Formats: sequence, structure tokens, C-alpha cells
Amino acid sequence: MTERSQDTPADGERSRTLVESAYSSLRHEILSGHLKPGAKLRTEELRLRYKIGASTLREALTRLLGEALVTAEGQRGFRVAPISLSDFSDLTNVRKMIETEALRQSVLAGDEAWEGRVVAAFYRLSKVEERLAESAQAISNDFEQRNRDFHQALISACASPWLHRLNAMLYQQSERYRRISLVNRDVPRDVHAEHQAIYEAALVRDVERVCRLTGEHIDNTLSVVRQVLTRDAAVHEPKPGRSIRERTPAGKHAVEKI
Amino acid sequence: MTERSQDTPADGERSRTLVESAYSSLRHEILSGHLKPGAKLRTEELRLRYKIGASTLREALTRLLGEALVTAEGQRGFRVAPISLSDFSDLTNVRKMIETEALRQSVLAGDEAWEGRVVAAFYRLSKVEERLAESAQAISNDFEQRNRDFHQALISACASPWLHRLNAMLYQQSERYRRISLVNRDVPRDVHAEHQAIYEAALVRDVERVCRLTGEHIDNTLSVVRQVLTRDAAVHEPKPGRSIRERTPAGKHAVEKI
DNA sequence: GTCAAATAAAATTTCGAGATTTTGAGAATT
DNA sequence: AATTCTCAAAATCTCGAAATTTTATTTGAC
Repeated sequence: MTERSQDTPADGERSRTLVESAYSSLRHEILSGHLKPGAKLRTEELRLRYKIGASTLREALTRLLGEALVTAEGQRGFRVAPISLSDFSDLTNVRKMIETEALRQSVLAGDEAWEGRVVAAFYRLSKVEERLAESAQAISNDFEQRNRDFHQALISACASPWLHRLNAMLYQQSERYRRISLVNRDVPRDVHAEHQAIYEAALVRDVERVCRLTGEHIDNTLSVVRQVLTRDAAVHEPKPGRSIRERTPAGKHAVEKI
Repeated sequence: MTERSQDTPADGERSRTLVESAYSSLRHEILSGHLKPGAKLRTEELRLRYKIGASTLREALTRLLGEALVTAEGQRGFRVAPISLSDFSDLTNVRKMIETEALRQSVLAGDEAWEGRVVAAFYRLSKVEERLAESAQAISNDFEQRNRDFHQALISACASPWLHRLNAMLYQQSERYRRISLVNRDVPRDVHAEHQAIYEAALVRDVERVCRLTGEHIDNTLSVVRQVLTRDAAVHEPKPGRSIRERTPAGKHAVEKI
């Protein structure tokens, strides 16, 4: 008997195939930090959790492999991709280069429709930033979404699919670091002011200024994450409840636990 | 009855898992152009060809998805990623940026061991380039291998894993275009002279010159591929033979069969 | 007691049949 | 003729047990 159960998709996913929804769920759990960096991903446990077959789960994990959110080794299964300060530092530099270039092209090529997207995205971002001071934790999903939309809108007039592709990948990676840092503690920073400055420079088509400000903006994120990660290296605690059993891979700096 | 046959790996692959060797074989077939851009990848057929299970094949294809060598849609299976002039043009620009930056860092940071790798790789490349005139087709595998090694050696002192990762991806993509062009017809170009110029500039640590030359080098490849692709766009005709299971994706030049 | 081989337990990988969906050819309707 | 409907063939997607490998534990020799 092999009836497809077609269980209700975990969250708000309406992906068609089971692989796709498992992929979405797993990605969300990794990005949000619920699945911890370096953690072993045992097929058996995940299989039961998501109520899917072994191959289906395996395929979902393989997709994440291509996005560098999980690692895979020989006959030793999958792990959540580890994080490290040096990785994030590297990531930040490369992302600065890519996003800046995309931005340059976009601001130069942007038409009226582009302006409209930027204005709209900035407005929505501002709204959520107002509420960010109090309940940083609660609305971090909202904020991340709109922050991504804003950055995306800014470069949306860039005509290069490859720049978009690479940028999306790097942005997702850095989003992971940001969210992991956010969950731990929130380091205040006037991120709204930075966004506003970028926004205004974009609309007056001051390319050099937009690029410079965005570069600094990205760098500031590095600073914040650096603070959190170095501080947490000492503090961490094992997660309560039925958690995925795991061994800390040898010699990694202890950003393992969130 | 589920015995593992562990058939001899296709070529020189000694990958551990079946997924890995299927992945390698498929990648090679796509890069070499044996599997044509845009072609449908029917699981049934491939399954029989490689003598592996459905899920195993599926996982191998999913890996290629992450490298943008295949595309996948909903419940409609996999296809070899299509190619186009505009894609290659875009690819070339982005790759120029990435590889140039990696090169800059590498030449600045390169130590004696780096010099050694560059010298060795250049020597091996030169050897194969001597023979390139006659049997371009026959030794294209050799040439591509050593060409990749040479470019890799040049940037091997770059300390950024992300630059390496992105560069590897872009290089592989452009390799695909180069090989497809090569198989069709060979457009002569004094590629050896270009390599030599880059080589010499690298060894005397003339960063700006290395980057400029490499940029031009990459651009030249674009020109060559452009010639071949535009020429072939006309030559090919949808063969009216029986049972065209294959719809040429809209407006693509028909590089289906090589 | 220590080290290594043997054995047991656990986890990963693979298979292929069956469930589901898409496709396309012909019938029926407008 | 063009569009929609029907339904069978073909293809994709999913499952879970079986095969294989890795990891942990025990046993045995020195």
C-alpha cells in the first residue's frame, strides 16, 4: 500500500511536489537557525518529522547542497553547513562586489517602473522598521522579507541574470548569519537611516553614492554579526527538548549552538 | 531481489556512491555537448542507460540543478539547461569580474609555491597547445583540462573561498560553451600567445596587466563562441524525421544534436 | 590495562514498483 | 474549423524495504 498522504504543507507553502515543500521547510529551518550550523541531518529522523520517503527527503537535501546550506560527505550523510566568522567575512566582501555592481547597472538603467518598485519597497520596509525597536524577535520574519524586497527592488533594473543569481545566493547566505545573530540578541543600529540614505541616493541616480553607501551598509552588518558571534562563542547552551543528536565536529569554533 | 550491481564506473571515475558517479557522467555528457541544450532528460531512458534506480538518478539530476546545468519544472521533469548567446555574453561579463578579482588577490598574495604551480601548469598547457593545431577534436579533453588547471593555478593564491566557488561555477558554464563550439567547428586563434602573455605578467607580478590581459582573453572567447553560435543558428534545421519527441524551446538555435 | 579484531547496532544509500500527474489523440460540442 | 472533453498511454514523483557502509560495542590476545 503506497497511498500518498499529501499532508498539509508545513507552513505557508503551496509548493507542488513533496520534494519542493520539504526543500522549502528545510531551508527555512536552516536560515532561521532552528537547525543548527554543523548539525547532523539524519534522514531517519527528518523522514519521520516530515512524513516523507527516504528518497524524497534526500532529493530535498541535495537541492540545499547546491545553495551551500548543507554539506554532504561520501557515505556519511548530510550536515547543516557550518558557519564561521571567516566565512561571513569572505562572504561579505564578495557580496559587496556583486551587489554593488548589480546596483550600479540597475541605477543607470532604471526606468520609471523601477523607481516605483523602489519607492514601494522602501515604504513597506520603513513601516516595519518603525516597529522594529520593541519586538525585534517577533517581527524578524517580516523585517527580513521586506529588507530583501528592498535590496531586490534596488537592483531590479539590472539586466544581468547571472548577477542576480549570484547575488541571490550570497544574500541568502548572509541572511542566515543575520537571522542567527538576531535570534541571539539584538544589537541596535540605525539601519533605517542607512536604508533611507541609500534610497535617496538611488532616486537621484547618484550611482557612486549609492554604491558607496550600500558597501558601507553591508560592511556594518559584518561588524554587528562579528560582535554577536564572538560574544556567543563562549555562552552557548544545548537546545532543550527532543533535539537532533549530534556531535560537535572537531575543533570548530563554537558557533555551533545558537 | 535488490542486489547492488556496482558496475564499473563509466570512465575514469572512482566516485564512492552511485549518485556521485551518475552525477559525474551526466555532467560530462552535458559539458561535452553529448546531451544537447534544452533536451528533455527522461528518467526512464537515463535510468536504463546508467543502470541505476529512479531515485538515484533523480538525485544526480538534482545536483546538476544546483550548478545550473539542468533545469527542472514542477511535475514536468528535467531538461538540459538551454544555451543562448545572451546567456554567454552575460556569463562572460560576470566571470570577467570574478576571475579578475580573484586573480588580483592571488597575484598580490602569491608566494613561491604559487609561482611553482603557475610555472608547472603553464608548461603542461603549452605542451598540449603545440598539438592543438592538428587534432583539435581529439585532444580537446586534454586541452580543456590543462586550460582549467592553468587558470586555476593563476588564482590559486587567492584566499577567498567564495570567489573560488563562484569562479568555478562560472568557469564550468563557459567551458560548456567553449566545448560545444569546439565540437562544431574550430575557429583558430592564437590562444597560446594570450596564455603566454598572461603567464609572464603574472610572474613579474604586474597585477594590472595580468587582469587586463585576462579580461581580454575571456572576451576573446566570447567573440569566438559568438561566431560559431550565430553561424550555426542558420545551418540547423528541425529535421522532419519521424517522432520528434523534442520541441525546440522557443527561439533557441537548434544546437540540439551535436 | 591496551590494542586490535570481531560483532552488533545504526545510519546511509539504492532499488523498483506503485501512485499521481501530464500529455496527446480522438470524440463531441459550439 | 476551432474549442472543449474524455480517457488511455507515458512520464514523473513517491514510498519503504533491502543492501551497504559506517560507527559503536564487545571480545580476545598480549
